[in-house]
Amino acid sequence: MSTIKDVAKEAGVSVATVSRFLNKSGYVSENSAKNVLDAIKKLDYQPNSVARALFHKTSKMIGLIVPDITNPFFPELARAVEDVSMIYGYKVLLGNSDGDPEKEQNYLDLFDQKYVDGIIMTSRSSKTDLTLNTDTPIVVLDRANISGLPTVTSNNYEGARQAVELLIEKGAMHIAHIRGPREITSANDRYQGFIDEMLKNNMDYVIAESAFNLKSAEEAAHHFFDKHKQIDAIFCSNDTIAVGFLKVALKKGIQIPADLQIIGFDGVAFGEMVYPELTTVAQPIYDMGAMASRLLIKLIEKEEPEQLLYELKNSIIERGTTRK
Amino acid sequence: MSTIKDVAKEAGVSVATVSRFLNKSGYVSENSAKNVLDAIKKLDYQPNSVARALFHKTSKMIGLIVPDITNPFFPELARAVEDVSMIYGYKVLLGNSDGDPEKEQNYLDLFDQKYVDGIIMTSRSSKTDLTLNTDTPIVVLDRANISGLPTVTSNNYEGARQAVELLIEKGAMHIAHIRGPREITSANDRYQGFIDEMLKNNMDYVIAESAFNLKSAEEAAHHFFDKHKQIDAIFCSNDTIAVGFLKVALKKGIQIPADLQIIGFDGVAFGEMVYPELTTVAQPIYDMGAMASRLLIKLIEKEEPEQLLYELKNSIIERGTTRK
DNA sequence: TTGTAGGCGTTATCAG
DNA sequence: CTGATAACGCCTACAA
Repeated sequence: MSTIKDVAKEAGVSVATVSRFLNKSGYVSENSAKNVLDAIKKLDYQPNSVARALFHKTSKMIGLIVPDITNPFFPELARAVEDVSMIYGYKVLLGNSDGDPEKEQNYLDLFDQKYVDGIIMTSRSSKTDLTLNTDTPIVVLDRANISGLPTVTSNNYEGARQAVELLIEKGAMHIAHIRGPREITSANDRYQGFIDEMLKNNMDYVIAESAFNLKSAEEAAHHFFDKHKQIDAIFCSNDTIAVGFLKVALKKGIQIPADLQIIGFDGVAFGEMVYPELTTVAQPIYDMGAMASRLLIKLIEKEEPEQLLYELKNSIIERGTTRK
Repeated sequence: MSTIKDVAKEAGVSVATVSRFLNKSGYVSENSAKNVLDAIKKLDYQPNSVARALFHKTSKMIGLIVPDITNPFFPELARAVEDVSMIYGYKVLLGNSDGDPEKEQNYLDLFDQKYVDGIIMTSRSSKTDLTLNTDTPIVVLDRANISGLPTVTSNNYEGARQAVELLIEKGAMHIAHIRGPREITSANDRYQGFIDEMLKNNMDYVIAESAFNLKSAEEAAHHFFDKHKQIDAIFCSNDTIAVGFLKVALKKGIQIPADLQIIGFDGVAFGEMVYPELTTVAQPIYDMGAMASRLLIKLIEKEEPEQLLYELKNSIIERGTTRK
């Protein structure tokens, strides 16, 4: 790896000239410019971004904290973050927190030491016992605007409401909701949206609960179907739960969507892999990631963003688990 | 953010002493140690890892290049890489290449500028027109040992063979293979394993082809089922293809596994989400990622690794798309 | 238009 | 046991 000194020597100028050339700052004669350029090419010089970072206290990196990249919601988010970050010249440092505040703090500290220019953190829990370095901008994804931090979410409440509307429109008479964990903000919002819309329609409902993973969902489903025979539609707090219920229903020979309609939430890819394909309230996952990045980059570059809270709209995707 | 100087001043010693204390290099008196420690706590000092990186030409970061984190195979890999890297004190920089050599090169350069200590690249294509910085160790994942680089893969050939064995054992008479793209090494190995085992058993076979995505698989499946009525078992080059075929078969009312058995390859999570659950040749994805990290870290730390090529074993997971 | 020099935060060397 | 100091590679006054 050659350094700016090598280039300077090769080009017969000083490092200052090379630096000016590189950064288009200050004057450099046509002749010098040519020499420098030649030298750069000849030596295959690439400026060392660590040295740059040290000087500028800025690294052109953004830190991304997700609970678990293995959870199907997050890869798409991460991809979006990386795509738009890249466009603006930022690299992304990834961290999995497992939703553990300690690990989150850990990454926050790590990121600071690395001079990351900004942080996107997508924590689904609502705990906020973190000490934040106030001069590194942070945007929060997929969680309510609790801490006053810039936030990007989707309207979970409204999405849930619409799910119920759809089910009713499709003729559902006895609707159940399988809610997600109580620590998860979005699960609570969806729950509330469900309740309110059911109440508005004067309908009785059944509530069950499941964690956001398949095993838990299947267990819940077995219990559920043993107990509730009359239910003809289920709104699940996310797609994983929905798929778990779908599987168990299928196994029990329940006709989907004739006897039982199911609608999930999230719009992750595997919704299309099951049969019948899962109807769902799709979050604009990629857009949320992209939006978060753009917002963060504005913050980093001290532009005034229009808003500090973006609540994107969800859209219902009707597929095979609800009636035509 | 306070620096080592602040700490030194606060503790009434020189930066050298602080540094020695921090790195446990050289002597520092009990008394000084105490003062330094107090100062560190008081100022909440954290050593700046950028400055460290500049000095050491080493960043405690490893770069990870995947084709697309959105592809269900890679999150688990990435997670493994991050988990074990973290244990050894390495952070991970993520890049999506889309299998594009240009983007791969791009990240390689980027990573070098950042002084990453090592790189894990998982490219499924077999192209090798990359210029590599020879003093940054690289380990290659999920691709044949083409370029003489340290590599971690699974035995695709053997896995494919076993898939065929299983199908035959389960009574399959007319077996088809849906092969993956020709540029993808592992797809070719699986294809070859299939062919050889079929030949060994003197069985005729049918070959079709599909890209590794659901849309392509479903199209291929429609064509396939229209043409081939007598096929009673299909070995698909990966799980995505398998799920595509499963969906279309279900839609056509084909009984699975009674009339048609299906086996996939990879062992990704959504294999358990479909119903019937997908039988598959499971790669030890997490282990592969973990192994790659450990190998890389050995390389980084100049330990002599036992081997430069790790070929992990696949294992068949019998689920619902093959007979009992 | 160009070069010199000091500094970003850390570490290692070398006297003391 | 401790403290100056040079160096890592780059950038920006400032002087020329």
